[in-house]
Amino acid sequence: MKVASHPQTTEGRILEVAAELFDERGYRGTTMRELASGVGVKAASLYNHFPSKQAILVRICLDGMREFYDGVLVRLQEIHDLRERMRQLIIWQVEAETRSPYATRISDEQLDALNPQSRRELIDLRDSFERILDNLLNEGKAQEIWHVPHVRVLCQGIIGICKVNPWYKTDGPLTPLQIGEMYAAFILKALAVGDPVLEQGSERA
Amino acid sequence: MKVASHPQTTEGRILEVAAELFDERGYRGTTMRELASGVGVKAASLYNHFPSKQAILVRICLDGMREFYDGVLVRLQEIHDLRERMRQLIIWQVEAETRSPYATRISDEQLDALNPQSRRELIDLRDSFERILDNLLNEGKAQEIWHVPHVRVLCQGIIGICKVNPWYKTDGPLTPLQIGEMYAAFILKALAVGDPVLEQGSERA
DNA sequence: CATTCAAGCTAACGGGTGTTAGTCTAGTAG
DNA sequence: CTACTAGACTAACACCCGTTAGCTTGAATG
Repeated sequence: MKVASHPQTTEGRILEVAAELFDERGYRGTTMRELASGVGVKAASLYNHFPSKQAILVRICLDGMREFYDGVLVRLQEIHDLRERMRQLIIWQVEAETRSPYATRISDEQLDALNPQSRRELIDLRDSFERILDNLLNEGKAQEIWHVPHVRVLCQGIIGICKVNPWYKTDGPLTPLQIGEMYAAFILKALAVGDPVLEQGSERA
Repeated sequence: MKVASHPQTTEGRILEVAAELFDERGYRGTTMRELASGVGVKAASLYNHFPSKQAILVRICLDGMREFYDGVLVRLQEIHDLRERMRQLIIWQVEAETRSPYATRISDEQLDALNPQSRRELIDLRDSFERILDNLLNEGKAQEIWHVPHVRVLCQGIIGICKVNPWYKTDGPLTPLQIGEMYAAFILKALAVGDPVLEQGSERA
């Protein structure tokens, strides 16, 4: 649940607690007094560290999203096999969801609580990530190793699978890595150009 | 976006507008004055139709969820082929998402805004639906027509794909039915017990 | 025509919200 | 030892929220 891993400073604790509360009760459902109480401080003291409630949201969302996106780039560099790239992409998404859900799952509710500039930056980052996935699907389609009826819709479907935060529990039977591997295998099998007999499809080229 | 399709009465319009606003801005992010304005009425007049803001949320969530769940039962009765049952289940989910997103997608934020009784009923309905999907997966596993490494996690993944509301646009290139069919084909292919060579899996029985 | 009542309205209340002003204190630099 | 400052605190402000009380109106009923 941590975001920037500065749990020793007060600023770090604020970000940590805020990320958790925003995730549980929503941005508007969390009051500065609750947040302060969670940090072990009075509400007014929060303003020694952040100029506004919205600024806290911005920090959490943007830091989380940047960390997520940079991590993708690092993770994918030097991997050239398309299947392995897809596998890593999926695992990374699931792991990010269980670490800092604010990264990949920006609800509309949070989006319109942001100022226009931050919102734009956030959307751009998200789009950049989706473009990576789109490109991957397009390449696999071009090389005819994957069956991709509609890139955009499939991209959204894959992202949808990876949003495990609403139901994931830390004490569950599977680790995030195991879940990610399972989904990766599932998706890769669905994508694979296989026995045409199996494709009793409802798509027409 | 409509919920109970009584758009002629004021009560119906309130439900209609509220469902849309709650979906866009969240329950707490929507004020009674905004809602009233959307209906074309003053805030106090809403209380001629509902005793409280929460009562409106309850109506929308429970009605939507009951309609969704009853629809599943109707849709699946008399279909006995497992693959076709799964297909219908997925299509129905996608269509429900584009019709009244409050049915299948109850966020935690909305859940803890409900009174305990309604929350319980809502969770029970959701669990009942998930049990249908679980059972379906279990049957397919038992009959050895599907490869199901972990029922619960796979169930959540399938549900995740179907949550199309955050990105679905009415003027998009595909209809909800087309999207549902695509996802159904995708999932059925991933589930199918196929060529073992393709299953370069990371699961160990 | 008189009565009733559903359903709109205005005005306001009590409480909670994000935020600010100003104060106090403990640790640090010179 | 003194001066300074970061960072906590108390008190309060201005505003917005859900909700209520009480009034008005216009259509339906007898």
